[in-house]
Amino acid sequence: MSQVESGRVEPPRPALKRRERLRQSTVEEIVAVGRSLLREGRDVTLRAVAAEMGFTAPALYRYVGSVAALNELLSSDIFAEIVREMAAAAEPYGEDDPAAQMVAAATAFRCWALTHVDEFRLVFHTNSLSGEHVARAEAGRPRHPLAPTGPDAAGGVQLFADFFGRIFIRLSQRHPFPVPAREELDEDFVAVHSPGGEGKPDLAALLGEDGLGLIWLFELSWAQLYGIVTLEVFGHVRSQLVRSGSLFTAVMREIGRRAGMGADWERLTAVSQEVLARRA
Amino acid sequence: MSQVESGRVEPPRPALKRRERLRQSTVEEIVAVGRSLLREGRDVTLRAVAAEMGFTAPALYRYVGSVAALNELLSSDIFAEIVREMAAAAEPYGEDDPAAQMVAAATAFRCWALTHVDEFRLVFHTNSLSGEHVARAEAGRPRHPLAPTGPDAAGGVQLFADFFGRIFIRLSQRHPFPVPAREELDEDFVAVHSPGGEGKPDLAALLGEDGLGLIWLFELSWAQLYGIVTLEVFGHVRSQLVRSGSLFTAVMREIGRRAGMGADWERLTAVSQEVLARRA
DNA sequence: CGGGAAAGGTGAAGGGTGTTCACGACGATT
DNA sequence: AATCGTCGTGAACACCCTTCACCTTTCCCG
Repeated sequence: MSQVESGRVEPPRPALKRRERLRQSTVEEIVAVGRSLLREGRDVTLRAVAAEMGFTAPALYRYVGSVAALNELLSSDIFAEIVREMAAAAEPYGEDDPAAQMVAAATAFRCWALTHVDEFRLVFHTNSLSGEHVARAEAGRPRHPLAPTGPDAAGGVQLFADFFGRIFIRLSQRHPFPVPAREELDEDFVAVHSPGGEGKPDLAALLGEDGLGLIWLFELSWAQLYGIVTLEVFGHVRSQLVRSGSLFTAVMREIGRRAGMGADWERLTAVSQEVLARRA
Repeated sequence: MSQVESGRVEPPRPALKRRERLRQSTVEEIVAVGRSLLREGRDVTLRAVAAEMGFTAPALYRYVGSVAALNELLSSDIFAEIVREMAAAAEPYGEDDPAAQMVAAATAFRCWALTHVDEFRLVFHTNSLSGEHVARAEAGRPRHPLAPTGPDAAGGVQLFADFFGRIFIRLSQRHPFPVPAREELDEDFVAVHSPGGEGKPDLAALLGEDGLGLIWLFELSWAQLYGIVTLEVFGHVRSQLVRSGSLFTAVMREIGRRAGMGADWERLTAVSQEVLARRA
């Protein structure tokens, strides 16, 4: 806590920190302004952000590096907000009612998405969250000398997956439900989630015998939730009237049935509507 | 057919037609060039298209009106291609095997989407296919004097829905499967598809007693198909390895089970792989 | 057939965008 | 107090969409 008890030779001088802090807060303001522009439906352009903050476009390059990086920042911020929102919706039902938490979070997610179309698009409509695309784009380009080499911006969806994943695991522990056995699973899927694969093999091992099947069901559920929400948000479904929830409810019910929530679905429907009511 | 038997006073003179035809073919070339740019991953900009065709950007305004209109044109063209591709995949199985046709078409759709990401995004990632957004955008703007007032560009997804819908209806006629009764359906959904609603009420009536339930199942199926494909295409799923089909297969199986295809799913799996093989 | 009208193309221009760069101004470090 | 790094600026480049005045080519019709 103090400057003394640190064993390092470089005690964090408050003076040096000050610059650092100012810089940080400027970045935060940039993100905030960007989000506010997004919310108002205006284009998020470097010049617009700069103007809103009272200075000119090139100045932003001291903080951001490129418009792509700005989007990355915005994306992270938005992800954080979604997760925060979902957590708030799930919290009242307590850790020992994961089914209710799941339904509440999913409902909040859909609701947020429908009321924040532009933000949702920015986050989910950009393909390749893993930055492959970005890497390719920045490969040829000469790096801007001013570009900050921030180690952040990684993940983003990760927060998201983790949040749902945690609830899902608790759910399976409280009320175990049938999951496909390892032999039933697609071999490619098994390969990905095995030691040496890319997909958090530690997690699969940590979950024990049924780990793989559980992860499989989780991904399937996420696919369906994402699918229905995207469909509703981008309007590829018959207008706002159907958007009033029946499709979403049906998909949720199917997900819920698979995860053993079929029994008290009536109660869970009530939960979903509570979340909606609380938001309005 | 001839210039004489027409009761109108304006017989379509071949001379007058010539201009018309040249114009038409120029528009077609514009679309073709746009698509080729899209395929190559280059930005589809008016200048790029014009340059590719050997003239300058303003010239395009004699044909297109705006870059948004160009996108609309491209979108229609792409939709047509997707439907063509799906029809080709479904054709071999014959009209009297709608289950196979359905699976074949869905497989082809997914496959096309995965290999034409940019085109897919242009078509499906643009929200509000119904042009509400476009209308709003063009409301304030002063119409360009040169903008052609073409009556086309309407629909596009319509082709898509119709194609799948037809198969779906044939399917239900050949091997009827249980659909939700009118009383089980969400009231908003019923309202939309009733006379006076917006969603083709004639269709619902035409399908008879179970029409509403059938349409409902159709929309649910489409939602899930769209969802899984979008998820795979935009990469919000664990990398290309999982992209190798297991999630898609699982979703398809679920859709199939609901539509009474559970019995001979093994055969249908083979159909799906035939389609894939034929493409490769 | 020849003159007028329409269509189709051009260059210049206006208002955007992202991005780079040379230059000052200002605060912090020594 | 002198120096050095940080931050912001204005000018500039390259690209974008769009409009306009103009000019050429083509067509239509008297």
